Amino acid sequence: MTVPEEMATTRSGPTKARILAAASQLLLEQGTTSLSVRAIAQQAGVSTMGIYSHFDGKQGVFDALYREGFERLARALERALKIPDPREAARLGTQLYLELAQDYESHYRLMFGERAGRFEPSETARADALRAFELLVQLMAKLMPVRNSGATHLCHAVAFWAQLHGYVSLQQQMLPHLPAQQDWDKQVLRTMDDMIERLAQGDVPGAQR
Amino acid sequence: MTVPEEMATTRSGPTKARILAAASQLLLEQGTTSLSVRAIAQQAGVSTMGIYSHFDGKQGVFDALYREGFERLARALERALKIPDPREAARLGTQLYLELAQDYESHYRLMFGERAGRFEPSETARADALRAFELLVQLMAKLMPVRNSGATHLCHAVAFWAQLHGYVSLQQQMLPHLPAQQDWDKQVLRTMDDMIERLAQGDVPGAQR
DNA sequence: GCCATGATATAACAGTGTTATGATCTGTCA
DNA sequence: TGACAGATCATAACACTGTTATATCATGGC
Repeated sequence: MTVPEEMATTRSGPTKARILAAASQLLLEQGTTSLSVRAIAQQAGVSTMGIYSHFDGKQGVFDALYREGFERLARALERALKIPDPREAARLGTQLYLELAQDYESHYRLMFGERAGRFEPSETARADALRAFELLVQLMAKLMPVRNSGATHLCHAVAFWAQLHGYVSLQQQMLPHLPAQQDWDKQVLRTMDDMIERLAQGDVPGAQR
Repeated sequence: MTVPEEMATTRSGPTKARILAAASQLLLEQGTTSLSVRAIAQQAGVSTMGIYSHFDGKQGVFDALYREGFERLARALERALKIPDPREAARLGTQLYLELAQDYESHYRLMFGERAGRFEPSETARADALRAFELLVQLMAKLMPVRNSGATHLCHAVAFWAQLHGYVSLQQQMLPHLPAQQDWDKQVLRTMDDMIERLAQGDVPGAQR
């Protein structure tokens, strides 16, 4: 029905980008709960209806922000994959992941759970998420002995992701309520380092039968 | 629309419990997004104002559900702590944690992030959460060599929790979008088993400097 | 020139949490 | 028993939310 390429030259292109930028900024500053259609429209200098002309309502904007977050994550993992040394690559990937989760906390929460309102990512958005995950699998595969199967890579990528995401999630939501945790970031990096070392040495006892 | 006889004896006591039960049921069936004040009131056979008489509005109801979830978790961990063998205790704790996350998914999501609307747990609610966490620390302390410090116990309890919560969180939110993961539960239990074994053997390389 | 199409603005609708206001009922005390 | 105090009730209103409808306006193509 709509052909974005042709409209991009006229005027809807920039305004669409401006709406997205406004939404992203509001999301960064005030979180998902304060992100209303009217607020986005006002911030972008557009009528409320503009959100429905250029996007598919709030769903569409959330979808774009969701994709934006996963594209950022994919770029970070690609950057890590360029490092030749597998352990260094995995470490950089971990570090960039943590930085992204910290700098774009609201985006991160939109990506992982917290489906604000009734938001569900679209098919294409989920494809972006999947692509980021595949890059993580590559990062893990690089780390492990070559004779391991793809299924093994996938298992350990999920375990690695779960550990990392678990830390981020707990930090974002429970950390202020927990007994004083000094050097949280250091502990996370140390734990992930240990995990990387174990994977590199193939020391995963009952991992694959 | 008069109130029936049976509940007229002592008004505020049972009705408060009935509201909470109705909210909990609606949360289980329809999730946080469909949990409106009017829906709770209707389900409980109470006027909308009843939510504000017996609770402090929606915040209060969410707070009660939050506490309910963490009390359930604490009971599960207490049950696990009764097992004499440390490894078996940790394994049972893991299993009960996973069951709770599955059977009360919406409660779990309310407890960990997804602060629906502008919900923030109260002081007492956070105390309940902290108590559940302390039981987890006990479960970990039981597992580890006695000469380790309390700080070490805490670090590993957090790492354990992060791994477990990470799995649950990914399962709840990303699993349907990931490439086919057969035997997810089995993988989780295996990973946690490995972690338990490492902790029991004191095999935590760079964990404490 | 004109018309058609898309973006705009305004308003309205249904829903949300919350507050205000009397009316009704309960328990207590004189 | 009778009456007052306080809690609980129903109803309505307010300020929001996302969304839809409608009418005005500007622009591009013939």
